[in-house]
Amino acid sequence: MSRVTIKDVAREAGVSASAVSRVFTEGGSASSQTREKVMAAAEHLGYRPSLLARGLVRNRTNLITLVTGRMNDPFDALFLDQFSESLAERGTHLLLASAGPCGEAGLLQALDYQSDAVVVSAGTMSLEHSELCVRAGLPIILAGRVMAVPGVDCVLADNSDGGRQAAELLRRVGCRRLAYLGRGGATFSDGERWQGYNSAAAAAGLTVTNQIIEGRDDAAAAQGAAALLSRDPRPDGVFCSNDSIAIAALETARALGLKVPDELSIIGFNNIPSTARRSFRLTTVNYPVKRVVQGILALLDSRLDDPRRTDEVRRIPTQLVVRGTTRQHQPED
Amino acid sequence: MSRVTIKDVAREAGVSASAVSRVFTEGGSASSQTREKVMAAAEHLGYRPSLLARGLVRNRTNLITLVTGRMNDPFDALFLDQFSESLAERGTHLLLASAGPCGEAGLLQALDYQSDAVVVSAGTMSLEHSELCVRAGLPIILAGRVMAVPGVDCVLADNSDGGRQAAELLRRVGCRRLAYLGRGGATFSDGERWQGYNSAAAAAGLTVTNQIIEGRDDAAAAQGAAALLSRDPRPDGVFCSNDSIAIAALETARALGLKVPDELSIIGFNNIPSTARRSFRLTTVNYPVKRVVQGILALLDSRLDDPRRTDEVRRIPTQLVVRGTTRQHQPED
DNA sequence: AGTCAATTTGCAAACGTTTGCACATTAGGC
DNA sequence: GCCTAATGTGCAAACGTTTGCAAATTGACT
Repeated sequence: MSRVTIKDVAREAGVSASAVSRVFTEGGSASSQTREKVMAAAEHLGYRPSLLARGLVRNRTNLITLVTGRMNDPFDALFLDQFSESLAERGTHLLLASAGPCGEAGLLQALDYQSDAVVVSAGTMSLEHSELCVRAGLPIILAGRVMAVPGVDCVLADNSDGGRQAAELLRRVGCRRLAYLGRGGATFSDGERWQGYNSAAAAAGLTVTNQIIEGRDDAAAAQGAAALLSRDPRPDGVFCSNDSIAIAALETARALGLKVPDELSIIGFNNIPSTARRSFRLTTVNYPVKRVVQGILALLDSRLDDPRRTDEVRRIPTQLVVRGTTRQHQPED
Repeated sequence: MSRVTIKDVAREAGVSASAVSRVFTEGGSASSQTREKVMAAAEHLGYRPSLLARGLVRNRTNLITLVTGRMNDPFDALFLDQFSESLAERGTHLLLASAGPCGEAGLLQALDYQSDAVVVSAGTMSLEHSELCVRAGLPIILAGRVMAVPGVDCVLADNSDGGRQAAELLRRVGCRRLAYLGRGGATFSDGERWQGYNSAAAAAGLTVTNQIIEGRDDAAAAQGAAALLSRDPRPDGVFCSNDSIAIAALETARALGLKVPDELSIIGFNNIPSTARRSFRLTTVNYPVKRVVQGILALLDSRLDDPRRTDEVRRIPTQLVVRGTTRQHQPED
């Protein structure tokens, strides 16, 4: 009933607790004899070292806290999947802190359980307690956002260049009346994508109509799309700040009887699975989830190595994924 | 740099460590004077009790392990969302163990970190180490599946009745050549839904064509749908064992030029968000995620209360969500 | 003021590990 | 067989809490 402890194993194997401990730790020295006896006893008793106790004395829990919001967007699931998989490969365990209404409870939770690090991917969360964390030596890594807070590293997709790539593609396929559909500055990523798109369009001598969506649900997106598409003159190419919005735009366009991509080209962002569906075949900008996650873990390791190294921001390049919602390439004249 | 401990606070406040501890625990008795001094000192120093240490001595970590697979299906995200939200309300924290390729590492992880309980929602996972867990007094709850293992509780949707509801609806709207499209017995849920559907159809005197999908990805589903829809005679009503499959079927039907719902009615299962999309408007069977999660937590509490109570299986009823992929109600003759 | 009960306090022993230190054992080289 | 070095081992002190127990303080009633 009660937990089988290291002492039980020690007794059963006829050695000291330290010996058992050393058998169960990476570099521990133990004669093959002891090792064998201990292993047998442990097996027999069903012993597993308590990671709580170990964490307490080693001051390393092998735990990483991910604070993330509700998974409104399929993209969040994508990220979580990749993150948990990469952690598993690394042998680290994942404490999930939904940012939820409880605000920044996530950082504190990480602190309370003595996580080795905390990764914040919730876009909206303020970093109120970050100093508390850095003072406690808890590395913080921001995913998908940069914030100039001392002691925190950031890794994110190169949103702005992604926007540029989108504008560039639209121009290349002959669109002349560009538009942006998204939440504008309401979200960090949206903001960067927006800005990159706009400035690339400007550099190419194209103007862009900006339609800002209020609200984060599908209905709001559809409404924004409807407003955008009923403008006069109607845009012939629209870049949406994420795939969910782009799909809503595509559906709206179809409902209005517009031919996509002939009369309207649409580009999304993130490359979530459903963009590949035959109903959509959405052209989009790929968010390099895997590389972002790997970047996070790399930064994390280097931070654990040298806690007082200088903060770093790492941007991962994006790639166009051309599917059916943009016109075929038009030869430049 | 190093963690601020209970002793630091005690020193600063001029009391003993026990006093501080008692201030920070629920029913602890402390004079308002002490309480105040301690609080001030704690605030000033930025003290937070170490949940590791606390867990060690209390033998209660306030941690629950969820072992789940990769989130292939949007439904998984739905479940995780609800689960983490309910846990947060309850003040419990969530350790996420992806079942992944590492097999049943999840249960062991739960054991290692001394979780208060483990919830298994990964459909495929075997429960090899369950005895180890029940011996250690770790409650196991199965979500979405029932398995007759001593010491484990189960809560799941009433899949079989859901299948029955689907068959019933199809019959009511006048379908006569029913079909089932799904993974058959490959998955616990699929199996139950299939069986419920089939036996209801049989009871109504309708035959059903069963098309089993090999593989879990979209392409496999589409392929299965294509095979099903090219049969002669072609079914006029199909029940798919989940929404992802149903959407694939819908897309396939459209690609074949079939009118949905006039020539073919389609019903899914789970009621994932994208079924509500205007591109699909899929009729489906609602999976009562929230009630399932609440059931899990209830069972959990009762198990913590009385560890040796008899095992329980709880089934939550499903509801039809009628949208656009089933014909309008035909008056019965 | 004195008695008794109720509340608050501190001490010290747990909880299950790891790890520095010193001692004991072993092995190798002559 | 002796000396040295390498290796394996056990003791005990940590890690940061909680909690039973007994002592000390408080407060209410005679």
